[in-house]
Amino acid sequence: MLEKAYAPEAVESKWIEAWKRADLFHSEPDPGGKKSYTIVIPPPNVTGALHMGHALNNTLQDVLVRYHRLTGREACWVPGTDHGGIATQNVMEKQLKAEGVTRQQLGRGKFLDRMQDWVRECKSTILGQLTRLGCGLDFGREAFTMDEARAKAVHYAFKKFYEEGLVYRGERMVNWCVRCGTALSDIEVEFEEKKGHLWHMRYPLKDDPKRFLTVATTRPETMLGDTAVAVHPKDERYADWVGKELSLPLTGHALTVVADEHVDRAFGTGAVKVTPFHDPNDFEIWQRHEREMPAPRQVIGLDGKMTDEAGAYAGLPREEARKKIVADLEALAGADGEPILEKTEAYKHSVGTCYRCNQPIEPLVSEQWFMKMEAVAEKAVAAVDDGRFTIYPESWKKPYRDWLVNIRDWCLSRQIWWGHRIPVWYDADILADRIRVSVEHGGVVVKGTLREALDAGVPFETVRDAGRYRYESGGKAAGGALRVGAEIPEEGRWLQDQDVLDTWFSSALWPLSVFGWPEKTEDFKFYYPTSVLVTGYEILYLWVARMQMMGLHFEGTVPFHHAVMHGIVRDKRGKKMSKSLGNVIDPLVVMDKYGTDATRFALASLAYPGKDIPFAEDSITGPRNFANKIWNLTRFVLDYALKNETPPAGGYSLDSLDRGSLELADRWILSRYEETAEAVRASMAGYNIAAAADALYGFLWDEFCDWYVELSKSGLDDAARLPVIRAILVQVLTGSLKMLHPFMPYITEELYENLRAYAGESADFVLRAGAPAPEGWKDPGSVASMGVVMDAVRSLRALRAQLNVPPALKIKAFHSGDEAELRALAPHAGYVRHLARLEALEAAANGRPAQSATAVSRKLTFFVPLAGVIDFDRERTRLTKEIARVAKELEKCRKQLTNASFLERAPVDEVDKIRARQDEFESMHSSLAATLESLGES
RNA sequence: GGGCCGUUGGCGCAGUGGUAGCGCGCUCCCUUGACAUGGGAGAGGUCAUAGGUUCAAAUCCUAUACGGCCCACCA
Repeated sequence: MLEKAYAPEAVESKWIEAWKRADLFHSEPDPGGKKSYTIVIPPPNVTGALHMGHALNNTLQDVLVRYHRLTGREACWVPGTDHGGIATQNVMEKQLKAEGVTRQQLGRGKFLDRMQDWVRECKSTILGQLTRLGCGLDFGREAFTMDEARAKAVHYAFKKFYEEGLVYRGERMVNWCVRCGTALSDIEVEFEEKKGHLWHMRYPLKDDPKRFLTVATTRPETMLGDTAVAVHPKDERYADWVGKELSLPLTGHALTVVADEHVDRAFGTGAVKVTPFHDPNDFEIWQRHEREMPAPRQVIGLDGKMTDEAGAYAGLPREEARKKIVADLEALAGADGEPILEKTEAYKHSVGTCYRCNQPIEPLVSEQWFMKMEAVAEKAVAAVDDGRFTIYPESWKKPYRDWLVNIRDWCLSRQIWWGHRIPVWYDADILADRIRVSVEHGGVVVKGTLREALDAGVPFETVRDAGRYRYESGGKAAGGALRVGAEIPEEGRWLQDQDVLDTWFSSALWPLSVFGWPEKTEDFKFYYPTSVLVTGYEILYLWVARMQMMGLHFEGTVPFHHAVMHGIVRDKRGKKMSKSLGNVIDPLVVMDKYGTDATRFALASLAYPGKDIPFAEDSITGPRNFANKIWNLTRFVLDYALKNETPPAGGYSLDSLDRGSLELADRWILSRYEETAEAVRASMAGYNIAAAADALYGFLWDEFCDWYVELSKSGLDDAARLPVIRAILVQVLTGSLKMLHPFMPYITEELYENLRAYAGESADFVLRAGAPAPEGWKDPGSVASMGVVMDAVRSLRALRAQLNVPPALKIKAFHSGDEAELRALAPHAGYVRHLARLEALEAAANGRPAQSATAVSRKLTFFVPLAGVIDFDRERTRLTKEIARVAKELEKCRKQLTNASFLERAPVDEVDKIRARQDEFESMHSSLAATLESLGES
């Protein structure tokens, strides 16, 4: 016996255990057998617990995996986690800060040990949460982006790229995050509109200090590094200034006026200051005009403080320096006695910020590892163009393609400790003068070149282990000075690059590396390329594009055929969930309160392709109620229809039924069941998971429960009907539960266990039972006929409700109207009696009985004698309103049918449809009008 | 500056050419023998605006307005 209400907790833990014991989600390569269906999880970062976005992402994947397993594919869903680079290191640094320690104080080795502990803890939290969410992951395949197997793939890829000349080291302008202390790639910078100021400054001409060139800046602190002022080559206003020397206010540094196409003549004065080392565009201008201007100066350091080059401002944090410089400028007058600071405007502009810590990015020149992307990106463009790779929904294709076409080189190195250390070793003997170290030896910190450190007696091992050295090439590395890809070079004094790789580099290899690549393992051969990747659109470029490029470059195949991009889980008002807004919903809390199945169903049914998901607690009450609904539906079938009798051998099967002798309702529900299955299949094939969920919800609740189950009740005492009803209830319910299983795995598993013997099945799990076989039988006529019955019932119920007939009061009804429709309805009069709670339904032999109300439905009229109950004023109002409605519809039909071009050009079917509709409305209208008239007389 | 998406009842959303739907909320009635996490009946929308195509437009086209996102990046 099932409980009266569905209580998720016990059911969930029961099946979590059972699935685990049976290793239900395990997959083995089955070459030549079942076709693989593979998904690799977007590995969550080991930064903490999972949020609603993860719940959505993994629900969608689990729906797909379970669905395809049900349909007979060898489904494999690979679990894993991502080391998460900067994000994770930041989490640890916060922890350390709370303890009053910095990572530098701890040292690289100990810091990494701490990280490993944290990772272990975090992984188990995450995997536990995924388990709780019901995810059918093949847990034996758990991977981590920084474990040994993945490291192998990373080293292989890096080395290969290096050998192919795609990976190189160079000194370039990069996006530097002062807070995180590392370079970032271009896509890791987020631009935010911020309110700031535009300061207009006058730079005097050196030979004639009373003449000025006015330039504007949003970052006055960079002026200390100015080496030029640029004007447009065709700008006549400044034609005679080009080549002249200016003098930088505050410091007196010399600047040259250069002509460069980049300058927008229409902006401001048309003259722009040039700070080569602190602005990407200025850097480019410098490269084009290097010979024409003084040597660039780096005035802001990697620590965000002004360098020694900043003279009087050295040592100040950049923000402080800005304030001081503005103040100093304000106090400064030119040779003409007018202020140097011409004006200050409020100005809105976009500021690049770090996607991990949200602090302003500092463009700085630094030496980093880069990857050339153009050739690799071309392969990805080709794959999306020729259909080897498809993005769902398709609207993401264009942005994806555009990004690839305009791709720029990828800055691979990060100046953090947590990550895959770059697999490059430098020959210390050769580069001793260019490797700078900062190493503690005998309580003294030795700073200088490696040679100096070795001369001072610091053992080489100490330098290597300390890991705080820096290779400064100042140009190209000499041949033989560096080795790539080897774990530990076999001889010599080798120092590994101190930087780590962008976390996305190992992520990019994920679909390859989880199957043992670069080895051509059995797993790899069977599961790769994977079927589909499901992820949020916010990492389309960061991750999806890069995986495509890696897969295509190394294996010549796409790593996944389809990518499903889902939206972001937001709050009900469309705001992104964030701790600072306090609108975060914790999936665990929700699952505890409403059940996992309800949570999953809510997410799945809200996830229309490509749309963000507005989510609030009340999004889950519907699905929670739905779970309870199917629970009680099953309870009805078991306790009332089957009376908990011992199941017959083979169960109640549909095969034993003679389709020809089925009643209308039977044929109708079987047809609708079949149509629902078709709708689910179609929706799933197009990754419209929400639509599939909707179809099941509507079928089970609005059709099966509200109509078929209600009708079945009257047949349960009929010995002839009982076996038929039982078979249909059991089979339609069991099949529906199977279809629902990918969405609500726990409750369907529990209910299936209770039903399976009656269904003639013995599988221990739904997934092993397989999808319901298509009936291949439908009776479209039954759907139409059932519509007539349903409308009749609805009209009678409406009459009862609107005239306040007590629900318990059994009433009599007489029908009249169109002969053909009456004949059609006659065999199903019992349905109407039952559902409209009539004690009798008879022909109205003598027209409208006195003291009766009237219900019309299509071409049928029902008279309900209600002497003593009826309120005729109320009835008149009701009829008048109904007549008005019908008249309006009738008018619409008339209009169309008197429209010559409609009759001429519309398809015949359409015209016939309108004619039939007109017929119906005419019949309703005359019947209603007649009743109203006779009421008026009485 | 370029691109994409959206604008449908109070709220959140489906619906891609033929009588406007769903969930929540709201009103009224009902402890009817699965379920009150339920049942029944309702109210509520000129489908952002203006043109156009078509026999027929929420649906296709064009423009506009508003909202959101992405990319580029503006000194």
